[in-house]
Amino acid sequence: MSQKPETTIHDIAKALNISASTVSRALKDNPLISEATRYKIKKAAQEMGYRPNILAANFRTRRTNTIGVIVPLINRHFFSAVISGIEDVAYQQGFAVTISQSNDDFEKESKIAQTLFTNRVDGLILSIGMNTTTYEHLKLFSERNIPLVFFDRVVDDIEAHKIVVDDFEGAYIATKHLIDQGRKRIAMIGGPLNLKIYQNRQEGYLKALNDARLPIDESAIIHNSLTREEGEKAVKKLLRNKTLPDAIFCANDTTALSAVITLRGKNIRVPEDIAIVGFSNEPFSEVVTPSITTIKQPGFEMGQKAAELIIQQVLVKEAPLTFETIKMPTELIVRESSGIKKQK
Amino acid sequence: MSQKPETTIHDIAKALNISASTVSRALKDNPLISEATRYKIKKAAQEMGYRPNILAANFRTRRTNTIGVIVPLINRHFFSAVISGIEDVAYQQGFAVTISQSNDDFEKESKIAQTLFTNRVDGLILSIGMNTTTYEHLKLFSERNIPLVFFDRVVDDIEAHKIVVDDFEGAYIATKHLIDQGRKRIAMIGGPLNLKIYQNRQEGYLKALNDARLPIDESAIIHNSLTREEGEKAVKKLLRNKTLPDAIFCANDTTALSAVITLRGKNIRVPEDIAIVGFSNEPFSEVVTPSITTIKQPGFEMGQKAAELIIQQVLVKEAPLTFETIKMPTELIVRESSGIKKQK
DNA sequence: TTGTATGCGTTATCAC
DNA sequence: GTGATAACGCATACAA
Repeated sequence: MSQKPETTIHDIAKALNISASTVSRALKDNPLISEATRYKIKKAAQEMGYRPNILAANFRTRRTNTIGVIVPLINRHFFSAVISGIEDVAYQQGFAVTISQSNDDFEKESKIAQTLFTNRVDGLILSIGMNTTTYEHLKLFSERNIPLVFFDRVVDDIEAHKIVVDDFEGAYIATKHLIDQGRKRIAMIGGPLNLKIYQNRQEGYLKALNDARLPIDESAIIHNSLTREEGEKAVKKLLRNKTLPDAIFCANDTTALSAVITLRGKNIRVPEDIAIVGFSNEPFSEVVTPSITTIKQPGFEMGQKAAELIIQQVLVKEAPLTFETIKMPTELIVRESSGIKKQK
Repeated sequence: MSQKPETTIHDIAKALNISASTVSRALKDNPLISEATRYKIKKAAQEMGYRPNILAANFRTRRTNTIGVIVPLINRHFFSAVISGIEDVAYQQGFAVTISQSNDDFEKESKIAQTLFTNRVDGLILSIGMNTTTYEHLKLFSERNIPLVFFDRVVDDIEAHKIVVDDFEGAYIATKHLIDQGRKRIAMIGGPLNLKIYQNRQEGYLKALNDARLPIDESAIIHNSLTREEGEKAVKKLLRNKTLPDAIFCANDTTALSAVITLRGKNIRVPEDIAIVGFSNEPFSEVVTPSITTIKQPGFEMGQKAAELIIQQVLVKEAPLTFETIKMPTELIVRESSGIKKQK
C-alpha cells in the first residue's frame, strides 16, 4: 500500500512562492496576514489536501488540546451524563476528551493518572475512587501546573475547582421526605467516610433526624462500598437489629435497589413496611417495582461546568487566584418506594 | 509559578558523558546497548527525574499509541462492557484509549471520526450509529491505512475485522423460546434494516417462525430506532391490530422495557397475556417487574477481542491478508416476562 | 505584512 | 557498542 506523502506547510509555501511561516500564520488566522494572502493560502491548502500534522504542532506548542477524564465507572448513568456534558463543551471548543475508568481501584486510578500525564493532557477532570485516600498520583499535575477539576467525589486537601451537588441538602430532603411520610426509625446505608460526599450525605441525614427530634440509632447506620452485594448485606444486618427500621435512606441507588430486592425476597413490603429512598436517579430506579424515590443530580450540567472551568484554565495558562466549589442543586424525585406508612 | 525545566535525554547524556543516542537506545531497551551502560543510564534517568517527552516521540515516530473508540452511547451496559474489554487489553499493551459517543447522530459520528483522525489515533474501533448509511468519514482511515475494527453494528461494505454476536442465532433462540412457551402470534419490534445486526435479528425471528410453521404477519413487524418512546409507540400500534399478539420479540432491551411498562399501564398482563423477550441483557432487565427474558451478549470479551485485533494490526503495520468476522455466542437468559401462556 | 532562522526532543541512519 | 548528525513539521522571535 503506497501512502501518498502528506502535504506540509512547506509544500504550500513552495507552490505559492511564499514562506512557510506566512502559511503557518495564515492557516491559524493570524491577523497579521492580509486578507488576500490568507485566502490564497487557504485555497491552496484545500486543493493540495493539506492536513495539519497535529503531532508536530503538539510537540511544538507542548499542548495536546486534550482533556483527560477519570471516572470510577462509565457505566453509571450519573457519570455518563457528566461525560456527555464534558464532551458537549469540549468538542465545541476544539478539545478532544480521553475517558478512563478506575473501577474504584486505586491502583488503576493511579496508573491512569500517570498515563494521562505522560500523554500530556492539558487538563484533568476527575471523580476519585471509593478507596482513594492518598493523592500522590495527582501531585504530578499540580507540579506541572496542569489544571485539575474535581466533580462529585472531590478531594478537600487539593486546591482546585470543584463541582459537586449539594449532598448535604439532598440527603436532608430525602430524609425529611421519609419523616414527612410518617417514618420514625430511619436507617441509613452510607458510603465510605473518606469521601466528602458521603460525609455530607450522612450529615444531611443526621440533621434531618435532629430537626425532627428523632433519636439516632448508631446500629442503624451502616457504611460500605455501596455495591449491590454490600447493599444486600447491609439490609440483612439491619433486619437482625432488635428494632426494625421503618425506612432506609441509601446513599446511592444501587444499594436502594439491593434493599428493594432483598426486602421483596423476604416478603417485607416496600413501602408499606419499610420505605426506601436512594440517591442519583439511575434509570433502573424508575423501572424497578416498586419504583425508587431518589435524589436527582444534574450530571450533564455538572460535566459542562467542569469542562468550562478546565478549558478556561488551560487557555489562561495561569492558576486562578481563587478556586471555587460549585454546588449544583438536587431534586427529590418521589416514586413508589417511599409511600405513606401502612397504618397498623 | 516556575516550571522546573524537563530533563531530556541530552541532559542525561551530558551528565554521563555519553551521547544522546545511546541514552535513547538504552531507555528503549535496545539490545545493542551493553548491560552496564543501560543500567547506568536508567539509574541516572531515575535520579534526574527524567520523563520522556511523548509528544516528541509521537511526532518522530508518527504514532500516538492511542486507540480511538466510537460507540453510539457509553451509557448502555453492553457498550460500556465492550469499552471495559478494550481498555483491559489496550492498557496492558501500553495503548491509551480515547472514547467518544456518537449519540446515534451521523453528523456527530462523522465529526468524531475527523477529530480522531486528526489526532492521529493508531487505530479505530467502532460501532456505527443507527442512522449511518454512508461511510465517507471512514475513508480517511483506510486511505491512510489506519486499521479499523468494527463491532456489533458493523459495515458490510468495508473490509475490516468485525466482531459481532450471532444475532441470527440469538433472535432465533429467543423466538423459539417464545414458541416453546406456547406462543403463536409473535410480534416483533426491530431496528433499522440498514444495520446488518437488525437484519440478522429479523431473519432469526422469521426462521424460527418458519421452522415452527407459524404464519408471518407483516403488520406485526415494526421497525424503528428502538428508543423508549419508539418502543411505546410500537406496542400501542400492535395493540390496535385486529389480532392481538401473544408475545413480542424486541430487538433490544430498551423496547422490551417499553413494552413491559406500556402493557402494565394498560392492564395487560406480562407474561400471562403477552410475553416479552428483549436483547442485550441490560441491567435493568433483571430488576424490572416482571424481569425481562433476554439475550446476553459477551460485551467484555468482544471488547478484548477488538482491542487485540486492532493492536495486532497497528504493530504489524500492514493490512492483514484476510479479514475475519468473529461471531461470539449468545445466551438466552430466561426470566419472568416469557412465562407459560395463561390457559383460557 | 512578510521572511529568516532557529529550536522543540526524539529517533533513525550512518559511520566508526 | 557507541557517537555524530540529520530530520520529523510546525510555531515563533526577530529582522526587514
